[in-house]
Amino acid sequence: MLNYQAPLDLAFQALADPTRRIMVERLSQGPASVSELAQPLDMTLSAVVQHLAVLEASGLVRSEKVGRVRTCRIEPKALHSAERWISERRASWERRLDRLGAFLVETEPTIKPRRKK
Amino acid sequence: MLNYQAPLDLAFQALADPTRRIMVERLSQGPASVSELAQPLDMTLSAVVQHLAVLEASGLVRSEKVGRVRTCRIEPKALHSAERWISERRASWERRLDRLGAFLVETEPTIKPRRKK
DNA sequence: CCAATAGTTAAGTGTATGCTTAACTATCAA
DNA sequence: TTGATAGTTAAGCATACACTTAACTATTGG
Repeated sequence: MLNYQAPLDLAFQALADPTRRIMVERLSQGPASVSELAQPLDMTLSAVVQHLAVLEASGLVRSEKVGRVRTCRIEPKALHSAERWISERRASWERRLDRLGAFLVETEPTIKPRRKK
Repeated sequence: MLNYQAPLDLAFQALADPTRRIMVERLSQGPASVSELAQPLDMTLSAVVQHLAVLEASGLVRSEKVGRVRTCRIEPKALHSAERWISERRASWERRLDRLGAFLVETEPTIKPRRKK
């Protein structure tokens, strides 16, 4: 596999970890400091900072430090492109099923059809 | 972290790999055999089978073998629950921004407002 | 029957991930 | 100025991941 990580790789990878989903969940309700993010999590601050780094690298989260506190917030764009990827797959799958359905209706217009002719 | 993998972990983890996304993309256009899935991929069949196992474990794909060919198809439910998780986060984030917007409008009804009173 | 096809399984390898501890830096408040 | 707060960074460790090769098992067309 290549070393270059496409945006979607990073976004889905980031969302694959339950700790990071909790962080995103928290941030979807509004900005938070690193310690606030860490508070419900049963791990060291250090680990949380590392998760945050993954979230930032994925583009899902942005943060800025003022004084000694770093304030984090979600970056909706990355979340949106992950969502879009999925919904596009769903769309193409649904289109296919529609065509299939249409074909079946056309071929066999009634349930238990009498043999034609 | 626990050893138990929540469904969302597995789904996002599965989607995090570009090879597996290609496979899902292919399957969203319709069922395919393992070799058909492997055809555009630059790796051994063995590796593809292993990716398929990940996709099946995540619930994103289902397959059945008849004769010597295994036919794979996507399982929309898992894809849908991943999509839903994201859209729910987005919803809560948008609600918050709406409230914030309303608050700002209420507090400061005009741009560059004249000082009240 | 037998060779080609389609897939499976096990073992090994290098790299990435999710943590921990520990030592460190900056900011704020008394 | 000093101690508490908030976060950062490096090193180490165990486990998980994405492959490969190689040996193997069915199925099927001729």
